[in-house]
Amino acid sequence: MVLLARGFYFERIGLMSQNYSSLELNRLEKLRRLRQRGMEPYPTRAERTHTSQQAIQAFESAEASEQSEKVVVTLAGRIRSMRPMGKITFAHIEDGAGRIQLFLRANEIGEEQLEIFNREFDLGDFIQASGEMFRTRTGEITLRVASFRMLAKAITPLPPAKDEVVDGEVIQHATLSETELRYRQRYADLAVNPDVRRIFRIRAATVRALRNFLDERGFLEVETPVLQPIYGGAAARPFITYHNQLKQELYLRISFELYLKRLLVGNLERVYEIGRDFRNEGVDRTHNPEFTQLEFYCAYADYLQVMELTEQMISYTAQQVLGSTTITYGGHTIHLDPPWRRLELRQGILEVTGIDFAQHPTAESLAAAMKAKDIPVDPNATRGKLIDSLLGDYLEPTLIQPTFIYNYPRDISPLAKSMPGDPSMVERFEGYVGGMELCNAFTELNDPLDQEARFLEMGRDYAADDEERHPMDEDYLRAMRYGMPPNGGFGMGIDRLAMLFTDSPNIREVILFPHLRKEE
RNA sequence: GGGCGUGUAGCUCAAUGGCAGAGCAGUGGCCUUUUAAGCCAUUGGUUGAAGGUUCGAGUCCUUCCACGCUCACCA
Repeated sequence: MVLLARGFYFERIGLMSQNYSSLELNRLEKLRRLRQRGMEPYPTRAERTHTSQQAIQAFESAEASEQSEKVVVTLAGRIRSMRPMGKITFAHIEDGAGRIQLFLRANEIGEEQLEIFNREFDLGDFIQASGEMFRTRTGEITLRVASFRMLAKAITPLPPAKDEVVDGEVIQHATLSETELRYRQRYADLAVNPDVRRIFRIRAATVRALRNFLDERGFLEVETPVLQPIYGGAAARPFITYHNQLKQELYLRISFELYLKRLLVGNLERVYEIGRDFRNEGVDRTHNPEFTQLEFYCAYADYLQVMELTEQMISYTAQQVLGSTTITYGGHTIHLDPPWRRLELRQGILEVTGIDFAQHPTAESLAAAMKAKDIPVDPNATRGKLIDSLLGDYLEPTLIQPTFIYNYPRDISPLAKSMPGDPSMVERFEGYVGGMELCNAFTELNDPLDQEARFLEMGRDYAADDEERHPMDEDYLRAMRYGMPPNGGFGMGIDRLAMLFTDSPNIREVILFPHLRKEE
């Protein structure tokens, strides 16, 4: 039966090989009948005079004016429910603004038209309908359909086929919940899960608010290369690609830092970039191979001023996007208003582990102290890496309320300026919210001779095959030798901020098309 | 990469080693103010893939695939 039908369609419409389900074959048959009955299932143009919300508002104001003027509209949207009841049919369509009910009656549009609607139209189809607005017996503002047509027939049914709207809230009685399907077919996820659409509206508003904040303070938005001959600015393994004509290996950037700071050499005092970084590393709930980063650099600022700017920027953004500086994340109520708690890294680690790393000036000594407390130690780690692991394993999970951890060891911060009086430490902070690292900033190193020494240190301390080893960037040093103003720099993962603002436990929830293994 | 878990109809889920099922959607019918419409009837399956144990496997075993959680890794 199915084979016969399939063969019929290959012949009839020239379909390419495709395993249509029986539900899809049903709809293909409806599509054929529509054409036969003179209704094009994929017309070139659509008309619309009102969105669903505009139509409802227009009707409400007409009602209020007591002149009972007719409100005639043409709506367009996607069928989300159908209730045929003999000679009448109720349906809801959904557009970008919301949902609205349609009412079709045989003695107004004719029995044949009603039959076409009931028989050939399905949930998920995009349609257009015109008529006059009215209020049903139960009070719902509804379009009395005088004419309608198909705008785009849906062959594949949308996943959860049933839900209702109560007081404007969509209540789903069946939900597309399988994570893999939701990510692989994000279009279907978006089409049926309003909460998912909301996440990406919040994400877009977040980026807009960050831009506003920086633009208002005289920052210039710039774009720097994604394809770079030398990667740098972070400790991460890069993606490698190749330019055929130049016969040259190129790296997808792992940060914007070195290019943005070159711009400070060029007298651009305040710059920022919002764009994509790529890191060829593990994927987990807070890491995606490509992610969106905000970096800014501000001449004549130090890390303490950047700290103040950061807490202002995040609370401003929350206020703009969510209308509040109090958010809920993972069951925690988090207050983003400034000032944020400030905790020196040394003090923080001392509090959670009892280890004062200032008492252990060498990796060997610190490793011994950690072993004494049964903390696992990577034998090849530098002192800085050991401190960083204590931070990540013991301190980070405790930092639910916004906290700036500041003053970091020099050897894991090759681009940050040393602290006056303590050459083993640098002026650097990281912002933590919800137990998650959100941002990273420092007083930028602008001494070309010190910078060169740092690159050389990285070369010594990291094994030659360590892909996090920071490569020497001669052009960056050349730029710095022209003179780079003292400046404070800042980097933040936009995806993580979007996670906080949408209470999403997984970074994939805030990325439209997250990376998954290829199918099959 | 390791550990744990999941994978059954379009969707959400059942099924002690013993006939693969339900709700929704779909299809046919009744129904002129419904809204998870209702009522009657009905279609739909390579149980993620391959192999094995067994009289008999959705269920037990092995391998593989995908996803989730977690650990490792990861500024």
